[in-house]
Amino acid sequence: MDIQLKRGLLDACVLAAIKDEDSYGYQIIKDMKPYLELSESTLYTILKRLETAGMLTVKSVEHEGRLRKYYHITRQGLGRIEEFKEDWKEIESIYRFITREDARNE
Amino acid sequence: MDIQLKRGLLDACVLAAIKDEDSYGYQIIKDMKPYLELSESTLYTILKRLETAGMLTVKSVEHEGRLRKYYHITRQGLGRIEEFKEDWKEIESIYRFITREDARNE
DNA sequence: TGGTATACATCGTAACGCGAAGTATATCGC
DNA sequence: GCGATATACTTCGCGTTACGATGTATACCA
Repeated sequence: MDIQLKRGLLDACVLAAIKDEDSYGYQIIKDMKPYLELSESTLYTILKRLETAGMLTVKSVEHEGRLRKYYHITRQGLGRIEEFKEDWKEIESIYRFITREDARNE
Repeated sequence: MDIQLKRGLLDACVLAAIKDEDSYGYQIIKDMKPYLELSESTLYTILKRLETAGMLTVKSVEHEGRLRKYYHITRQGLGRIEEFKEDWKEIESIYRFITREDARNE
């Protein structure tokens, strides 16, 4: 898929991946894979950005000797998803503009 | 609208604006305005990029003493729009992932 | 004469995705 | 026992891109 197109979906998609249940990096990538593939470097950059923006909180948990960072969505993060839904209406209108048939033949 | 979301639509949208009839910068901005607003600097950057990529061709025409650059879509440009349509299927699937109801309550 | 519309161009900046490389542990096949 | 693979997170640098600011130039209207 076109990278530019992907960009606009990434933040909302990551937030959606943790919205029902706290999750961690590796798991998020696996959950998103059927819909949208992203590299680790991309995900961790996004998670850091969303944390800074107050969209999620982080909690480190010991798991089999290793550190695991669990991400929890905040009210702001849920709001971000709602914003995406609002934007979606505009996107659909743009989609119709792009895919419309030749206006001269209508 | 979210800038990142806009990014993925811009190229296809500009191509769609000239696909039925050759057009020029100022006119393209006006045609797109109801759907997607963009600044002149952004549009001319995009047009230059699409030209380099072979998606459109340019023809300078004298108009009331001033130079006007008409843009004409190529077969490649039309192909780019078709690609967008293909990507759209994936985007819809991602949209459903983002807006799905809590899986634990289903 | 000043404001607005038309029309295109260039520069610098900041945001962002991502490949590459690194660190570290656990598990599994040979 | 040892290499491969999976898990898990981090950092760096690069290239692409949208856009504000600014500039140039003409036409028209009040």
